[in-house]
Amino acid sequence: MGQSDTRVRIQGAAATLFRRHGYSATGLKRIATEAEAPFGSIYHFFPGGKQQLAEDMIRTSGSEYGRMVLALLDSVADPAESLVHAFDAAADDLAAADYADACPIGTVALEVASSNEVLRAATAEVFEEWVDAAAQWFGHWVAEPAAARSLACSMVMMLEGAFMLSRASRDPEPLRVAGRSMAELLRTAVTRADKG
Amino acid sequence: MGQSDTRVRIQGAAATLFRRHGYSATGLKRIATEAEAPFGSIYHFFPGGKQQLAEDMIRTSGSEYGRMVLALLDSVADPAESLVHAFDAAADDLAAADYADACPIGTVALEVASSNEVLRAATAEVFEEWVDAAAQWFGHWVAEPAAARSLACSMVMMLEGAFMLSRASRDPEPLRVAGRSMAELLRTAVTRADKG
DNA sequence: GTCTATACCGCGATAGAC
DNA sequence: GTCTATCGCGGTATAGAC
Repeated sequence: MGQSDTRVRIQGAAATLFRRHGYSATGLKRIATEAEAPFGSIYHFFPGGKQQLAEDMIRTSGSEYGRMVLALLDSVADPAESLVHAFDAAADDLAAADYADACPIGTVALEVASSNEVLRAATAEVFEEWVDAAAQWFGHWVAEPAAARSLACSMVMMLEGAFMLSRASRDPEPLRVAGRSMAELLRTAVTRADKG
Repeated sequence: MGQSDTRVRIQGAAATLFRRHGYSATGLKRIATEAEAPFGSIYHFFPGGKQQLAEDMIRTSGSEYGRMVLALLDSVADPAESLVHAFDAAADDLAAADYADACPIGTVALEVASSNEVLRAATAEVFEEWVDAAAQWFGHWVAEPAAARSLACSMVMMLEGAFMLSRASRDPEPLRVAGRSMAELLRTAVTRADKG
């Protein structure tokens, strides 16, 4: 049996709703409805209520999303081409989802940054996890650790900003531009290392 | 007299609260309290209620913020140095505001993207306004219009993403990294134009 | 026109029947 | 353990006194 079915459905519904509409706009009653679970089950499986549900989502979906992006980057040999490919894939996915499902934690991160210390810290840890993993990936082509980390940080920021503009304008173009800019930054860093 | 004092105070309180906590988490009662205005005055000056107040804020604060950033960019002669300086200034401001006051419309933009068409369109128009203005600025150094526009779009995305990471981690460093990456992108574009 | 009181609803959370 | 009924609160919005 392992994990309860109901628990998993609640987590899934919470992840979708928090991702699309954010923390404040998502009600526990709606989560229960979409999960086809009785309301009381939320507090049975998540005694900490809404905050616990959100923290669970931030860490779980956050780690999962990070692994997904890194796997996408590893799927193409040339790193600059890989960046373009990954951002183009994100653009296609976002458009296919009618601009609803972008970064799983981005909206929540901004909402809670100045009002909920527990959730703020959770988002910060996820972002750091992503930057660490991406810095390792960039490290394959950029020897200088500081340069690799800077590229990694820029990639995460560019992705989050591109999601914001693409969702707002209902246009995949910002995400495509972001991928090309990241490829450009990588090429510059590699060229510099060759010469320096 | 011109504009009513009360109306201006309501707009100011709304701008601050929407910026810090987003759309859903901001209540009209709290806006009235912080504006030191009677609750009924909100509906007197903004018959459209919360949505009208938010749309007004998005367009007003959005345009104002765009002009402010462009003025900051124009205050330093060398464009690459100017980008570094502007992002560093944003980093200092954000830290000084205890990581509360970043982009006036970023949080709201993500919240409403899939749930409120009027507000989504308003944020999209503001972002486009910013990209247009920034593209004109980059055009001073990059002749190719498509390249200037790509840089402009990347700058806005990088700024939004940097605000997200800096607020989440309560650390100005992401904003500083973003500025250096944008300077790098600009130098690459300028160099390319010189050679091509 | 300014402001207060209130209607009405949905929220997060809980108690307790089964 | 699963589920329902309800509590108290705060939300948006409005009606009407002054």
